[in-house]
Amino acid sequence: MAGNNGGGAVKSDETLLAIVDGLVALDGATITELKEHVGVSKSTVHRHLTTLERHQYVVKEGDTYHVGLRFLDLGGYARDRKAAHKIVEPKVGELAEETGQICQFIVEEHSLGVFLYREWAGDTVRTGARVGTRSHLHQTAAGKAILSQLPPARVDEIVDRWGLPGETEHTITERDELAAELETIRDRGYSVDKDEHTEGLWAVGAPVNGPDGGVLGGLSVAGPTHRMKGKFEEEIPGILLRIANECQLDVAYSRRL
Amino acid sequence: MAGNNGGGAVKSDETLLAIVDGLVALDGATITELKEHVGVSKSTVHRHLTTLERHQYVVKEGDTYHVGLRFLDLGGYARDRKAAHKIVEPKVGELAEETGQICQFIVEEHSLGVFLYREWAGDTVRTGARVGTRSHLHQTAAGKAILSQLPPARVDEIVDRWGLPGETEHTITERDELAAELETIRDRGYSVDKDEHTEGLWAVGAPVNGPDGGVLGGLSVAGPTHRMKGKFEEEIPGILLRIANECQLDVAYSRRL
DNA sequence: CTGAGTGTTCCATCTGACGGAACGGATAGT
DNA sequence: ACTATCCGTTCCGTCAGATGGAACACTCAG
Repeated sequence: MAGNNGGGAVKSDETLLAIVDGLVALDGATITELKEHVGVSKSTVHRHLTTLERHQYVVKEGDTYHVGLRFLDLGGYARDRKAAHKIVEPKVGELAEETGQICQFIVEEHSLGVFLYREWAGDTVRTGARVGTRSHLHQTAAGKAILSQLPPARVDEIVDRWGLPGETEHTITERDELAAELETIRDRGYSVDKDEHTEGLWAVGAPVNGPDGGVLGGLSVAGPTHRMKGKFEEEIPGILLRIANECQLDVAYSRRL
Repeated sequence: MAGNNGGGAVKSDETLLAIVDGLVALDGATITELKEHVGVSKSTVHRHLTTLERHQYVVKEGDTYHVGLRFLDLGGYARDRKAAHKIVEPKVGELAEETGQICQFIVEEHSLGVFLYREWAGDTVRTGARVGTRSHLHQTAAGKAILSQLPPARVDEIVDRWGLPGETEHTITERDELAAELETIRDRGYSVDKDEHTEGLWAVGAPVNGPDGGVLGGLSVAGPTHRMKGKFEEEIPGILLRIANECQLDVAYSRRL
């Protein structure tokens, strides 16, 4: 029988991925630890890890296994796959320099937001989630900017898939509240996030639209509340919208070559 | 029988990885294309892709499948796993600013060099291989710097595994030539690469040693021949060695906390 | 309207993934 | 120094389940 784990999936693959998951969750692990985590026999874990190591997806340090840098290679490929992304990259740097805040570029994948680029102003402490991290679109400024450009049916799909989980007390958790917010964003041209993702962090976001109508991703400028006060209403949105627009023009131009 | 594809590996996993490989090699592919590339039946490819997509390792765009950004997430994790790497990151930026050239930080994994960070001086065109890319250690300045710090037995192992393939006419391809070069590097403190990896590109490299004796990785400064002339003998190596040393101190200091 | 491409689903076969037990190697406790 | 107890590793018989092929659905072009 075709193994009823999810309907037409390869069970060996699932244990493989569960092992990789385990390596991250346990921050490196031995075979015995993984055996517990995944719920299979020692020999099975060993066999999968051997396969992964042989293909350089996993590194063995003593008896501890770790996620290997092969993933970085593939991840870099995935990030740069779309030419548009590479065009936006330097713009994130410009944005950071001009605003003096933390700036990010996010795209949608599997109905989630994924950080592609992040840049800090010169002296800012470089902290926070790393590139590749996923977040719910409705919880961030850039994510809401992306949502505002999608057809309502698509937004519904996304909400159906992941719901509207709250992260802080200020996160939007109701469908109609979200719809109203997206309407506001479309009118105003940019999105705003006050403590909706992280308490004490405010952000402004703007969509980057592609030449063919679809939305490429979202740019955002974020900073601690006290640093954003004042600049929040005029200065930052102004710069942000200008750079977002430059991105669109650059992409449209490069497409024409 | 335990499937004799390589001795104690999971065959399903191997086809899974072959499919991922195919997605990169073909720069996105349909099921039929992958079937050819991997050499299995259509339904098998479909089943594996379904599994991968469900776990967000793969994205489906119409009928074409692509490598997903999940890899970027794991790759970022793998890169930042060692605290030392994060300490070196900003130093690469400093190095780029001070030298006005392209700067890289490379570590060794599976006996190959992997780019972890790369930074350009402000106005330089941002081009070249992306982060995560692998290269043979003997072909680059940073790679040779790493090799120079490894015990000879380890160097032999590495050469046994990958050989000494030539990339340009100037690449070192003989074992004893390499040994002599590494000796020179140890004496001088830094390594030099003139057209050994890419024709027209010169580079200087230095090892970054960890507090416990092992080598963490290699820093390098690279630029087109005409921009490196003159600065090559004194100025660049001076800055490079100073920054490499600062890295070691920072790592040693942070370890003590 | 039809034919040649797709992706997708289903099913019987027999491969090969699996767990358990036995082995080897290292480390700690006495 | 000896032994007990952890590891990882190897081996092997069994049956779950991965596989390929055929049938189905769908789209596009002629």
